[in-house]
Order: sequence, then C-alpha cells, then structure tokens
Amino acid sequence: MHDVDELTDRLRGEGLRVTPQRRAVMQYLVGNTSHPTVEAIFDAVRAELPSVSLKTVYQTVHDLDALGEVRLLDVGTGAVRVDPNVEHVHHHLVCQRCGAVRDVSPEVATELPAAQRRRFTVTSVEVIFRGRCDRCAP
Amino acid sequence: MHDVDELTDRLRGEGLRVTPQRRAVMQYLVGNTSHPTVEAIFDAVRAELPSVSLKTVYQTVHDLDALGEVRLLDVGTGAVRVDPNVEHVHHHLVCQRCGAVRDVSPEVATELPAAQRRRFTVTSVEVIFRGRCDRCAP
DNA sequence: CACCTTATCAACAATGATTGTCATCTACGA
DNA sequence: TCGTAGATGACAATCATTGTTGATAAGGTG
Repeated sequence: MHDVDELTDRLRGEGLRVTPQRRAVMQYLVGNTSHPTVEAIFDAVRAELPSVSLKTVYQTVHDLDALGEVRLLDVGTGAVRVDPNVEHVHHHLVCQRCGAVRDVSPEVATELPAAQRRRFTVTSVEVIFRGRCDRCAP
Repeated sequence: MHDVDELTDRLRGEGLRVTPQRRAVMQYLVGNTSHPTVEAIFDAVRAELPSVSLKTVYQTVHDLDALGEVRLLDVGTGAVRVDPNVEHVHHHLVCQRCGAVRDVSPEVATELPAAQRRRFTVTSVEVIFRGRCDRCAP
C-alpha cells in the first residue's frame, strides 16, 4: 500500500474524508507484515484514540480494500486478515495452531522449496481461483 | 469419500454410531459435486427427516471431516462448504457473484488453461499453505 | 476564514454462521 | 434383551461482522 500522504490523496480523490481515526488505521498498516485481524488493528489504534469504535476500523479497512490498497484475506481462522502488501504477488502460510500468517513467494506454485519446508510443515495446500463463472460473466 | 456402507464401518470403527440422521447426511454427500453448505445439506436431509436439527448435520459433517472422508472448505463466501471429493487433489473455482464452487485439476498450478478460461474469468488466485509454523511444530 | 454539505463517528442493536448445554433418546456391543 | 456411551433436538450463547441513528466534523466553496 502507499504511504499515509498518498492514501490521504486517494481517499479524498474518491470523495472520502480523512479523519484522525482513518489516519491512525493507515499509519498502523503501512509496512505491517503481521496480517492483523480487524480486532488487532482496533486494539492498536485504541492505544492512541481510546474512543474509536470497531465499526470505524471495519469501515476504513473496507474503503482501503475498495481502493485496492489492502487485501482482505479469509484464511479460515475465524476473522478476516488485512494484508497491506498488494504490490508483490505472494501466497500465504497459515499456521493451524497459532493462526499466524506469513508471506511466501509465488514462484513455488503449489510446493514449498526445501528452505521454507524447514521452517513450516505443510499439511495441505488450498488454491482458490476467484472470479466469474460463465453464467455470471459480465 | 467412500460409500455409505463403508462410511458406516469407518464410523463404528471409531466408536461412533450410525443413526438415520447420519445415514441421510452421508447419502446426500456421496457423489455430490455441488460443494453444499451445511445449511443446504440440512435442507436436503430435512425433506426425509423433518425433525433433524442443524446441529446434528454440523456434528456429522465434522465427524466425517475428522475421518478424512470430506474436506471443509472456507472459500470466503460466508458459510463453510463440504467437499466429498477427497480422493483426487484439486483446486477450486469460486464465483464471486453467485458463490458457486467448482473443481479444477491441479495440473494447472496457478494459471487456468485456455479451455477453462473460456468458462470462468479469473480475477484473483489465492494459494494458502496450511500446517505448522516452526514455533508450533509437533 | 467562516459556512455548509455530507461523510464519518460512536454507541448500540441486529444479523448470520457456528458452537455450547443438557435432558432425553437410541444404537449396538455384551 | 439390556446397559451405556454416544447422538439427538431444542434452545441459548458466541463470535465476527454489519445495520441504524443522531451527533460531529472534514474540507470544498464562496
């Protein structure tokens, strides 16, 4: 995703407003590689703005998603994860015990290279193609 | 997944019991390629056993998942999908408008062949490796 | 720079998918 | 046939997420 200043411009360009709450959410997400849940972002932002509501964070995150500045991942761990890394195509490693999400290079199609295998034991690979079926095609 | 008779044996082998409700759920799933939601299975089973509860269907589906007889897919369409095709490795096409889920051969790693592209417009590919991270390793 | 429109805010209620509780029932091995 | 552990169904509860609404404030305009 872009930096906060550029995000500010992009939001205004869409007729959206940039509030302290939104700025705090964006600030937290820039460069963040932890794939936080909305709840986690909420907690972090609340440290500075004790009165923010969870709804506001959801709203902001959805707006950023609509702008293509973040990607919302549903990796099956219950809550959606927010991924600010939209510049580089990549896949995800999801730990089924702790729920941690890490990035992987997409060069490896559906098999992890030895180096990665030492740090992550894969039990299943899920490949999902999203789009439009023939009946729903534009 | 196996046929109802074999599933019956497998369940009993695990100390689980085979009830009319469970038999109806299994019957509905054998050979089913529609990736039904639990709710859809519930509706189908209710046609024969009007008193079944949704909880019972969830229970049965989870037991079958634990036996490896079905796979539970969270493709981000809200509800979990049940996939009885565990014999053949395959990927999934998810229509973002109607939510329909179809199977794809895994030969194509992360790109669809021309033939498939004519019947499905891919807008994004998601690859998720599930397993254990180094900290959670067995 | 003050104004005014309109998006955003916070609080709260509501939804949808899924799971927990528990008293009753029943599958099935002995 | 019987006894018991597992399964059932009715219901409440949970979790993530979204809808509602009156009040507030961002920021383009004059």
